[in-house]
Amino acid sequence: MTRTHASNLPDQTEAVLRDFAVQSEGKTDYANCPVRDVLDRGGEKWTLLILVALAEEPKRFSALQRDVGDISKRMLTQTLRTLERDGLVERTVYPTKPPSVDYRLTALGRSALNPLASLIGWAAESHDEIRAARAEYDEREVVGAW
Amino acid sequence: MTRTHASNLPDQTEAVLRDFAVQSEGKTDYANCPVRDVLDRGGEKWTLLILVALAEEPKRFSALQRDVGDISKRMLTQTLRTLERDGLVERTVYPTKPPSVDYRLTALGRSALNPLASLIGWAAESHDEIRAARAEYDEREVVGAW
DNA sequence: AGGTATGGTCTCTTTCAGATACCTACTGAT
DNA sequence: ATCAGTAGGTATCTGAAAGAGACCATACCT
Repeated sequence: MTRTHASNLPDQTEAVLRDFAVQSEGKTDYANCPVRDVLDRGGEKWTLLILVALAEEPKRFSALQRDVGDISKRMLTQTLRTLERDGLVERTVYPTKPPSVDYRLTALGRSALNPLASLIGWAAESHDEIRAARAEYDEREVVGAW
Repeated sequence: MTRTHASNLPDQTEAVLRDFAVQSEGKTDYANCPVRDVLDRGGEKWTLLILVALAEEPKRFSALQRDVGDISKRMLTQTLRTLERDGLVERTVYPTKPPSVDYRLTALGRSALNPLASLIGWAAESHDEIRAARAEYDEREVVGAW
């Protein structure tokens, strides 16, 4: 496997990408691709926001819904179930009346915060540049249509 | 803003999460949330795979389709357009007959590889643990249903 | 009696991803 | 000369999934 053409990348990044490429090589066996298996869930959109919301402290269902903002109960329940099933989040029911439930990150869930923060950091840094690129692209396309 | 309860996190991770939390605080104005603006695209699933495929070298449309595996032309076109619009990928048409087109990462696109590699690395490391958690969860649920 | 809060589930509608067929223009093999 | 194949897509259709909103049982407060 050759070095990427983007040779200003850190060696560690290179290595991860290389491994991933090798593993994907010519396979149709995507069921065993860890990356796809882990990240392919439709819930991705809310997953990130929920994990970040829980990073600060354990939260109850309704607190989560407030913090995430515009998520519906249905999607919140569904995403939390997936996260619980994947072992990233722990659900605890307290036998009060009415019962209260809280959600907290497991050790595995906490370990996900590092890569997620890395992604969030990149998005925040790049946001202006991306918006500029979009504006330019749209300009070109609109002009091109005339 | 208090420290997260997961205090074994690197300071940098803490800082990014804290900023994100502060920024999201009580807002309904999600149009200006960089993270959501950048990551909310449905294309996320294919986006990652395409960026990784292009990390190695610029590729033509059909080469990309082969490398990514089971993506349809429609989704490939669509995802590439989004990436082009966002300034992560550059599309070049060569006036051959028939015309050939290649796609390559821009500097901005290359800068995304670091956080993506971090995410891929985490997914690869955690895959076994996640699968184990799923198996256990499913076991419990099936038993619980009886 | 009416309103609040808890943590959801159920149903309905709209949106979107994915599969398939098709297109123009060219090249090479039969 | 013609049939197949390549290249880079677009147009159309359908099944799955996301989102909106009503509903539920229970208990507290007024």
